[in-house]
Amino acid sequence: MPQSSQRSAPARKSLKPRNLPRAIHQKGQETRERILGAALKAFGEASFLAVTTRQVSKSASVSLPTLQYYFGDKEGLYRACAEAIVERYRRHTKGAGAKAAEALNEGGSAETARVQLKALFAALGGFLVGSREAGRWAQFVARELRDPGPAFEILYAGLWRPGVQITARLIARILGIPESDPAARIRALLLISSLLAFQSGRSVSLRTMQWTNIGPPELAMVLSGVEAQIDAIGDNCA
Amino acid sequence: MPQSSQRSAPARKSLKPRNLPRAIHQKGQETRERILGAALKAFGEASFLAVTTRQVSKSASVSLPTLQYYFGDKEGLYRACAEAIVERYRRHTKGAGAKAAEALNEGGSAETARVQLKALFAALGGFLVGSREAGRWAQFVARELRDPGPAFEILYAGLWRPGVQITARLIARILGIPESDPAARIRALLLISSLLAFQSGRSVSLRTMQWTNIGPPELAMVLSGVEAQIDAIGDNCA
DNA sequence: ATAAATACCTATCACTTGATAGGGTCGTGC
DNA sequence: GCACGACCCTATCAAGTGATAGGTATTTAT
Repeated sequence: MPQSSQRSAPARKSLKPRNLPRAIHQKGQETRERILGAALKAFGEASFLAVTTRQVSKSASVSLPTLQYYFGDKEGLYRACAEAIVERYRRHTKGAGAKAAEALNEGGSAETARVQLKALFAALGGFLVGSREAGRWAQFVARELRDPGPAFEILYAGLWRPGVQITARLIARILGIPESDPAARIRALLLISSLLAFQSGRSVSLRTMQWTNIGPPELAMVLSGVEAQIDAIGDNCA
Repeated sequence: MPQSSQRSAPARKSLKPRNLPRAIHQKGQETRERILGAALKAFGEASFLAVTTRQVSKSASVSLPTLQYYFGDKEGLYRACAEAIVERYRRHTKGAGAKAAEALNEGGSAETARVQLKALFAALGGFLVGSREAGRWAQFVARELRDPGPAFEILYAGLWRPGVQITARLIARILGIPESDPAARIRALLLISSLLAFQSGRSVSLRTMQWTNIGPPELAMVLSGVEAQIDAIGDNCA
């Protein structure tokens, strides 16, 4: 195993782009997506190193070399998963994100921003507990952002940065400080990580709360706490 | 590689306790501690799977079988690291934790609890950024609690549970609700995870804030945000 | 029809991993 | 001084890993 990921890359993987097959025929597309689905499931449940290509290939009911055929190598498959997650995440948060951005650009009040922020986090939370798949994607993202690997850039640029960005802008509006103020980004990070703790630190959270699952009712309790935190921003005593 | 960790254990490792050498002579103790130190460093920087026993042995300037001699196997070494972390963490937080517990048992007011809570988090934060080692330990713990492995139970029982416990009790006192109320635990989790995000999600945080390190000045900014959250608990408009 | 590209397989390679076998050295108690 | 156990080494093993070689079938274009 050339390890090549995790820890310092030895020689940057050589220059072998190797144009991958485009999955022209319908059967090829189906196979490709079956592999991607199996990989998303596997990489959602365990780390890059812990998942073996044989597992994925078996789970997708294809032979091992088929993975290399469609994705080049294990890292390529992993990156493809990250891109798929980014794409699906975008589809799900486009609505709330656009509304928030719109309100910001129209110069809404602090209270408007607060409402948008709550809506944004409710949408995010709903997405996270909405399906078993989404929960796995969150694990994938959290794992990769904690210990940067082959997909870090994709996930950071594709969903972490824009998520922090819009959150920080809303917070800055609430606080009445310029968007460039680091304090806004700090508050944004604190807020985001507290919500995400329940999904990305799932096992500890379940155990601490003595829950068996994080579903809508549990999410409601968490969101209640998060909203209290949002209300606290700007120290409003309305 | 029998993988034996990560994912469902195949047959529970057989019943081979194999009493380890007690490191009787001084030279043996020194070697054992040199290995433990190298392992703490390695496992702090990368995951259980990513770290190889050869790396550790080389870093400790001993041969590979010496690891097995002192710790049985890789998992044993890993667990020994977890126990060492728990022990050192206890030593460092004994003070603030005891004071908080004392205040609680003496039936202090909500404001007293709030002060204690702030002191507790300041102590925790100070410990985390106090040394490079502590930062690595935090990574170790965060990684293990996210993806439970061979040391989960040790870390959960040794530092996560007591940490949440005391935090939740203080919050319950502030809110004037019984300690058994789940809301207190939820708020505790939200609070803890937001502080920890800056250490366990170090790479994203650094990048988001455009910091190059998390030292005392950065910690001060973070703690300022956390204290604002603590002030918000109980919605006081003093 | 048939050449060519696509799709996918079996068998195997090259390498790394954690762990053991088995022996050598050195200090310590008797 | 000498036996015994603590200590730690070199050499090797068995298993599992990602990846490739090289072929066969299937589909499409002409």
